[in-house]
Amino acid sequence: MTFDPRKLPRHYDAARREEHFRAWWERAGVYRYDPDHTREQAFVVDTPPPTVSGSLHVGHVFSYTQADVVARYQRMRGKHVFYPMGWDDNGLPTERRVQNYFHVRCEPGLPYEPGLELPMATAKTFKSPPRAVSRRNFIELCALVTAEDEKAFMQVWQTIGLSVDWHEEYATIGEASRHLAQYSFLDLHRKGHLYTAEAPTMWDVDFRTAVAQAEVQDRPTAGHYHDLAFGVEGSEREIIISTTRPELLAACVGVAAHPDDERYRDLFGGRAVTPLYRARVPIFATELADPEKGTGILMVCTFGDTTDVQWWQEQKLPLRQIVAPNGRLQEVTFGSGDWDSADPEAANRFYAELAGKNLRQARAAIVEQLRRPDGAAVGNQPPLRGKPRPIEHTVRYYEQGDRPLEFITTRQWFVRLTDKRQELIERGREIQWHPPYMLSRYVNWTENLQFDWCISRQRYFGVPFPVWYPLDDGGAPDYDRPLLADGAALPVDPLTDVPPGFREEQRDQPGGFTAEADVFDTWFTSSLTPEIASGWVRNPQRHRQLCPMDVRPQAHDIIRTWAFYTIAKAHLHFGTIPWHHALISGWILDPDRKKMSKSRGNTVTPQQIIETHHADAARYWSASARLGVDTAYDESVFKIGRRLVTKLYNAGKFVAGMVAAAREDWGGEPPGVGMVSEELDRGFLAELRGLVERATAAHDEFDYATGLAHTEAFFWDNFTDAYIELAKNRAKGDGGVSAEARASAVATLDFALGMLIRMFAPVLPYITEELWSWDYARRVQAALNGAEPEADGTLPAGCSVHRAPWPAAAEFDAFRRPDSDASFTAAKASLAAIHRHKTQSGVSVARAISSMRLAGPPGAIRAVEPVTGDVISAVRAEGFELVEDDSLPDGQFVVRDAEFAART
RNA sequence: GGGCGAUUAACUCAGCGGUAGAGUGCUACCUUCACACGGUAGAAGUCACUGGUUCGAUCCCAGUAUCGCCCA
Repeated sequence: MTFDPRKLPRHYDAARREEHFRAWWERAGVYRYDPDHTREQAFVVDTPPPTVSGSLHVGHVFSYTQADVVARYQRMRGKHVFYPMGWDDNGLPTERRVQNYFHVRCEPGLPYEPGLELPMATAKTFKSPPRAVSRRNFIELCALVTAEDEKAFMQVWQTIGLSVDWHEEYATIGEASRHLAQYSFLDLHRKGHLYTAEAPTMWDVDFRTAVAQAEVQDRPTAGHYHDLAFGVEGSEREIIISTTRPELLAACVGVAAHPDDERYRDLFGGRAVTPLYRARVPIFATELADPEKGTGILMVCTFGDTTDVQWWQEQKLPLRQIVAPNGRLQEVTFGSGDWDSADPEAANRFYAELAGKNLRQARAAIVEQLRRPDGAAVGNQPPLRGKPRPIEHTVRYYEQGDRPLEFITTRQWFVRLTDKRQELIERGREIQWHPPYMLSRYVNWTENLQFDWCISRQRYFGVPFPVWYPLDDGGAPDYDRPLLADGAALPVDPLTDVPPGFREEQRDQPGGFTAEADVFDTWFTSSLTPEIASGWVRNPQRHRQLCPMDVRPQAHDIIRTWAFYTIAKAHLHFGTIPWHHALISGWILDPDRKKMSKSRGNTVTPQQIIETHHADAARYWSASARLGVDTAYDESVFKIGRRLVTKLYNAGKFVAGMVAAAREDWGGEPPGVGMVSEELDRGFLAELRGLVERATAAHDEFDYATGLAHTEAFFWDNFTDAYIELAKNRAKGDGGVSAEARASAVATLDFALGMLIRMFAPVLPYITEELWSWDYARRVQAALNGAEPEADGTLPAGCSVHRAPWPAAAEFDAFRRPDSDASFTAAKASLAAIHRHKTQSGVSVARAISSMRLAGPPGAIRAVEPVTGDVISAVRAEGFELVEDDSLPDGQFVVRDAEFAART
């Protein structure tokens, strides 16, 4: 079966052909991971598992394509590429989506309803309260929705042409992930990196869960300074304290100022008296107080912010927790326990008006109380002085939350990290970051780590802790002696599984056990993507073969989360780095240079792009941006990509036509490197060799953008605009050229196009596969022993351009160097000069010339002499003379005395 | 307040111690035989600003401004 280029369609139908090749790649297994390799022969990618409940936008296409270009290059370099795909489906975003999708609410106490099927919520159903479902039903609904979301993501990835091996797919809520996350917990516990404690933890009052530092977002928020008069014990003196949170007054456990602050120096060591509650609290000095801020003296509450936590610990202050996990003020009794008051009766009277209110209501109520003279700590002036002054300050929010975070003391599990900052920074330095300055983001974050990693989440859809607690005879849990699951039994669900040595009947019975109801922070699982993909515990041999991995591609916004936690996990489990290179992609910004986000309504979906521009053009756009650089979204870049695809198709069609015609004349023989003899061809190939060296060097540094830029520039300037124009008539055998000269041109065209196709392949997998499939793939197939096409003509995977070797400089060893290094450049410059002259004369570049003289400096004339025949042929000159002219600058040709032939 | 990055043509971006680059857009011309989903050419810049180093700075250094991100 021979290939007939004349039957090729006039225009490349990208949509149809992309679909065709996508199906073939999958069917033939072009991207299947071949595990038969040493570690050195592998190239291992730790792919970011996208949050499937989130929406896909162009930024995803951008960064995932960049990683794919790297993977494709390595595959062509002969590496066994391990390129899995994961889905991050556990966690809050999914819960939230499911709640809205079905308009449900999880009620853990409810019994499981087998076979529960719910319709998608409508505007109508939203008018009634959400349907309550059991935890198990809720999780089933989550699984249902994520399965659907994963399909949508997978379709986009396949369309865009990610060379992922879809047999290596995983989900962070999947069985293997749950197994490994729980195993990770047991391993960290065994190594002493875990502890559980009742400690002040950042808490979202709406989601009613603890959150970690990495999930906190500072947001500028409007607030008010309230000036409150505190008393000083044993004197009539007043201290005015400015606070943005008067509602926390009942939680005040101390007063602090800077040690050098003359205004308050004499008070240190004494006690202040709070208004309303008349609690006597210590006054102490701290370097952390800012004399410039407010009145320079502040109240310490349990807890308003991080520094409160720090002072509370340092000064061993009592705990007065007034904010309950639901964000309302809880009942407390002044005059009992740690609740000091000089006048408990009045204190309790004031507080009773606040108890049960949410923080916002409590603030309004307490401000009213503070306006009453009977609330004064000393004297009979109202404690609130002046009007509250509006200010704008930054307040901590959970990144998904709507109300500020509170510090609430609850029992949580933590991974001890704050004592390992230096080790973790050292690990970060062992990794090569691309671009290098991204390391400082990591170091910056790690240095500023304030808390150990809180990994407990009081949520439903997640990986459960493999933990139970024994109950004493009174039915109280003993948190200090947790019952851990047996490693061989993982994954477990402590709500239905029983700890070793216990029976189900003992659940929640005195002397029995109770389950840990929390689930892991999703990052606790996501930080194990290398280990989930490698199969760490279940397949240690494969794990050793793949880890540490080669690259972690990701965006810069999750350096503090995904990158940080992954590095921490590898450090704690193995004492190694998780990967050798971190490839940090930039963001896509909207044309106003703002981050694209759903809430701004400025997102563009990948589907829109692919439908309009097709995959190769979208990939071109992604690959033309360097790593780490934020790029403004600009449709015109897609057009450039599409133009390149078109040009490749047309050039490919031309070369295929030349090759096919020649092969017919040669009895079917393909062109070979031994046929190259002409000076122009050898000069051009010498240039091409330079390109291969430059592009390879760039790709070796993960600088695919530079590799592409070099290849693209060469393709337009040297190949299509110059070499093809100069050699086309010779390749056709026109004008009585010798068979050798023709063969030389055909072989050069064939060889060069084959190289360019391969160099474009990582970026433009579809159009390159198209061109490759016409003739090159068949020659590969002929060379593959016994590999026959399938009945439907499908070629084996090895015939794909994506399995072809990346061009090597050594491939040029078959060619003799050109006699002059300048001959190709001179031919190119001559052609440009004559084209310029034609254009400026207002005639078509196709117009024949009856006579002309080409003037140039002597060096250029000497260089162009051996290739004049090709120049004359390309410009259709009948009479042609070379003229030396010393006055012309280096390498510059000028057309003189041109006479155009009559139009035919 | 600390850290990191950016600032180059109307736009999107390369570049680099030695005459300032590409593409898009714009303008003109060209039906060409691989390509009108195209080609050839042209116009277009105080390389943010101020100093310094240097024979020479868009590039290196210091500072300023603006923008963005991270952190407090």
